[in-house]
Amino acid sequence: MSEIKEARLQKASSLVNKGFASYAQSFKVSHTTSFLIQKFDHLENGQEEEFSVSIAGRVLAKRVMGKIAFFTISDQEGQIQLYLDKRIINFNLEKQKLLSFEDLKEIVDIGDWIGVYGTIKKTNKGELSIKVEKWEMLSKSLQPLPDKWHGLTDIEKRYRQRYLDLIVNPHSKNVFKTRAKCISFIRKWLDNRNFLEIETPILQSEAGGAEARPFITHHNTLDIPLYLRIATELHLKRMVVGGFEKVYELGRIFRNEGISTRHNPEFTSVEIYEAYSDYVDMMNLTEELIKDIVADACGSLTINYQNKEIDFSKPWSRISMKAIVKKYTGIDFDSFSGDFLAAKQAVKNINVDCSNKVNTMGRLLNEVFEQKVESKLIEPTFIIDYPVEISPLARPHHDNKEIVQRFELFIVGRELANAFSELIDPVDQRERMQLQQSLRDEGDLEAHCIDEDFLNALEIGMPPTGGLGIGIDRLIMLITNSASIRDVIPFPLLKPEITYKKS
RNA sequence: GGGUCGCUAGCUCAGCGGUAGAGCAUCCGGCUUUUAACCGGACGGUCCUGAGUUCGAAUCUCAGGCGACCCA
Repeated sequence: MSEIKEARLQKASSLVNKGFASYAQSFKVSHTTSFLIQKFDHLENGQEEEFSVSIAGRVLAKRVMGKIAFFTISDQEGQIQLYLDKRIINFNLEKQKLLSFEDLKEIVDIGDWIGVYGTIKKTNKGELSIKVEKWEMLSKSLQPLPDKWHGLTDIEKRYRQRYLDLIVNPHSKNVFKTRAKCISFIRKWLDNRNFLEIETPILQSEAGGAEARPFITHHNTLDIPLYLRIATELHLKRMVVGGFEKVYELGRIFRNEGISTRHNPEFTSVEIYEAYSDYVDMMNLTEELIKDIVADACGSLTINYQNKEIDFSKPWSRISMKAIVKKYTGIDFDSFSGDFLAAKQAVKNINVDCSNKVNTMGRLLNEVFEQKVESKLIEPTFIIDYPVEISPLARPHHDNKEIVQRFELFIVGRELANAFSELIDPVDQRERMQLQQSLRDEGDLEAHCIDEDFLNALEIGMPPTGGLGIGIDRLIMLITNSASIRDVIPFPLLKPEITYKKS
């Protein structure tokens, strides 16, 4: 491998010795490969077209056969073949200072970036090609690319050296194109409905708005600890207090928790707040938004995810947590009439493990839901009416203070969205935060803490508001049929490599 | 945190107690319509690390590292 690098450095310097650059300044590209394929794919085999183009890209394959050669190059949009004929390329060598056909064979390696000038030709075998008249080296690659046929299958290497993955695995490239399009689609969708995107702080002196442990960092001149945000909720609500009626933020959230195929410590969410609406309005918005995203990205409302058919088109079912738990486990939480021990015994009988934290009826219900129901919710399903004790920022129902106006959306057994009618009563909110703070004082590191400034904002006055959060990465997983969240995050968090191999 | 599997050439993999292998890539030679081009030759290794068993370990045992998947 160091011999390969040595050989390639030699080739680079031989270019320089001949008076050419091995790392070009720039190159004027006239067309993309996809444009040419679209425009000229109809040509007959052997047919040529006097259409001048300059194309640049990375060399992916070399097929040299004496006085003629075929290279495949790729640009961002796709690939195209180069038809390289010695007689054509060497024709003007005397008059102009140009790189020869022999240079092309000897100096260009797979992985190099080159630029070519030529015309259009469909070969006898029917491959649309650029009939090259002259060429330039744009950037000399010093390292070999992975096997062109098998690609790069080492999952760790694909994540650590994403650039290699993108070069040799076209599917991976498509995932990130789709991701970018979806994110842009969401912003446009919201902007068209007069939502304003607000950038709230990532560095916070108290991280609030969700049940999660934050990352901690330090500000040098203030000499204080700071936390990376775990949600955008509390600041977006402050904006609503300030008079912005429709706001959102699409951005990165950081939670100091484990890593799995569904969790990355930094992930992307969009939180949306709309004044004068409630959780039912947000449910409608969620359904409409996600249907539009799926239709735009997949061209259909029925998609295949990991060999499961998912139909987004039917109206999504809406069912309360109690009802769905009863449906899947037979346990009717209304039948216990407040007898927690009886409920706990019933739950134990169906093998639900409960930690000490599960010490109220609502938490018990949620535990059963998470362990026995969640994974079975394949088709899009809104679970509504959450227990108040696990929803400290949500408005209670008028007729039942134990239950809040909240929903979570589940698809293929995963939570995809979370929303509620926001709690705007400052007195109630203070009590809930005090309760959370006491849990925190007892050692629950994920419990919320009291945010006095947020409470102050509520006392100033917040209109009734519906709030929603959608996990973008999980949504992209669905849309791109990706099994792991790391397949949709360009650079997922990995353990640092202990032995850094210098090559 | 627990379990299962994996780690061998730049890439993809075989070898599973007896000289370290193949295909692709690389280098040399041949070739004017190939497309995983082809043909001939050459180069390429801390077999993840460490300890042990053995006359002999990539292979067996133990410990560790890293990763993947499943479970909590």
